[in-house]
Amino acid sequence: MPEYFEEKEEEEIDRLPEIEGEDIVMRMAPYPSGPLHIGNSRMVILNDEYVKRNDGKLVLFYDDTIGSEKKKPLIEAFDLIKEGLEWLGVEWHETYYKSERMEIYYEYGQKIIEMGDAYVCECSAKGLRKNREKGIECEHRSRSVDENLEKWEKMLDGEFDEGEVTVRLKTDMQYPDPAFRDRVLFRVSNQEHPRVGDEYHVWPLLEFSWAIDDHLLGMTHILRGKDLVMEDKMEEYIWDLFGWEKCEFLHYGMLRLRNVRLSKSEFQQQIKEGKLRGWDDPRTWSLQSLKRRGIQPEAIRDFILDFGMSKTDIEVPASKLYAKNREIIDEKANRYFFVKDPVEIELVGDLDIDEAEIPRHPDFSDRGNRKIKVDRKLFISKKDWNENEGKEVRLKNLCNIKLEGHKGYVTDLANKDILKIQWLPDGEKCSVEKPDGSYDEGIVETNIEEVELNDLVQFERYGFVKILENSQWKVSYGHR
RNA sequence: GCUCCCGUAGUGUAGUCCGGCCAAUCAUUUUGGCUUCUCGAGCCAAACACUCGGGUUCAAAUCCCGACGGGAGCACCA
Repeated sequence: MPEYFEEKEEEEIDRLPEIEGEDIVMRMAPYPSGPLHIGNSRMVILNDEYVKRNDGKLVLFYDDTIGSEKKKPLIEAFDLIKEGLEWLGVEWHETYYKSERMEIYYEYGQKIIEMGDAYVCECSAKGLRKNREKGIECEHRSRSVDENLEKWEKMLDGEFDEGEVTVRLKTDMQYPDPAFRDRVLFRVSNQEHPRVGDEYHVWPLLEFSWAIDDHLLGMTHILRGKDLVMEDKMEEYIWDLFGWEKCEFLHYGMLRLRNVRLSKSEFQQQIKEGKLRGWDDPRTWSLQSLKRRGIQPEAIRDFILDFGMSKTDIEVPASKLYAKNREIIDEKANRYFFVKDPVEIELVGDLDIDEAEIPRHPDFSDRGNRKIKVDRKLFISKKDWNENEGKEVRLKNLCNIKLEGHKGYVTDLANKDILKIQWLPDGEKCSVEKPDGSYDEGIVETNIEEVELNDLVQFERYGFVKILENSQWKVSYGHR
């Protein structure tokens, strides 16, 4: 094989602002409710990229607190996430689980209560919200430290039910930003956790667990989306309370794919209901599904890095990702004829060719030719047939015909500048899995047998596909 | 409603911190042309932008003020 892997470097590297400091430590914190998808890949790739450029350390920290009714951690997700990271070429040095560090959170929770900076609150969720909106302090706020500690012990002993009680940070109920008024630090949950079962009833919320862990693990830089900017303030507030050193925050804006809605909890549900085939269903946009479609991890990295670190919210069409992928795979993918929804036509007139020879790749003659047998009866796609009634078209690499009904009158052999269509005398049945979950059916030339499982090929005038099964041919569609 | 963030071509992005070299970068997109027996790829060319209004200044995409537009947070989710 020739050297496809030339340096593609360019200069786009400069889209990321430099970061300061030595011995950089960063972390990525996926919530394990499903595999990483294209949206999550931004967080992951930016972290990886920064760490690699600065020769730092990257921590994988499963953010597997108990979540909510709607958003549950999923046991398979831990491995799916890892698999996705490895595929993307992300390198990390240590792995942690929130669920294994509960005692640490309790310890600091106790401390913060002892310091008088947090209190046990027995407001209902509704009441809490209302007070927060109006800036009203509830009666629990003024409890003594001893009383708080007593309640805290009871919480840990499981004497409260879900929703009955929380531990709240004592910031200021008049704080101008209502989002920052006495946020909840711990709450009660009796749900079963996929890793630690029902061992704990009291769970920290992310702002608290992060404030503790980011300090304990010595994070120097924290990268997060704009949706989590408030966590900066929360963490800093808590660090100040403990007198800890602060670290640097970096933010990026929200990224959306046009016409794509990504929700792992919804996908989780749809998979359960059988509406999606599984976590590699193309509609989930999971890394697994993109791999299945023949999207290259390098393409995803390029795609993400193109956006840099801007705080602007962006909405990009998926075609941008496909453009990146095409750049990489066009030269790798050999060409084959695929006839979708075959329609039979009969060739009429002089034609004395038994076999057509067509290069495997138009740009690489060293890959040789493939041969397709010629018959009087040929199949062309229904679409080409419909659209060219009465017109002259060229059967690519064979001859020109005038289409009339189910007959093709051979006009001549010269390579004319007219529409060239794919044709086949017969072929292997082939089913194409489309990104929207539907399937295209058709036939593919028998030469396809020379390719290996998981190879990427291009079906001419149709698109790039990846070979999923090669006994009964099944492929998945990547893009045009 | 309150708090915060953002606003450069169709879509993204560089430049904004440290005003002049920005009649504004690059990619993608679109349109032409060339090439190729794919509506793919390649090559060449063209098209298209500093949200608006004030101010500061010899000079503003860059600084200040205001308006408008978009987004996020205000969950006992992450």
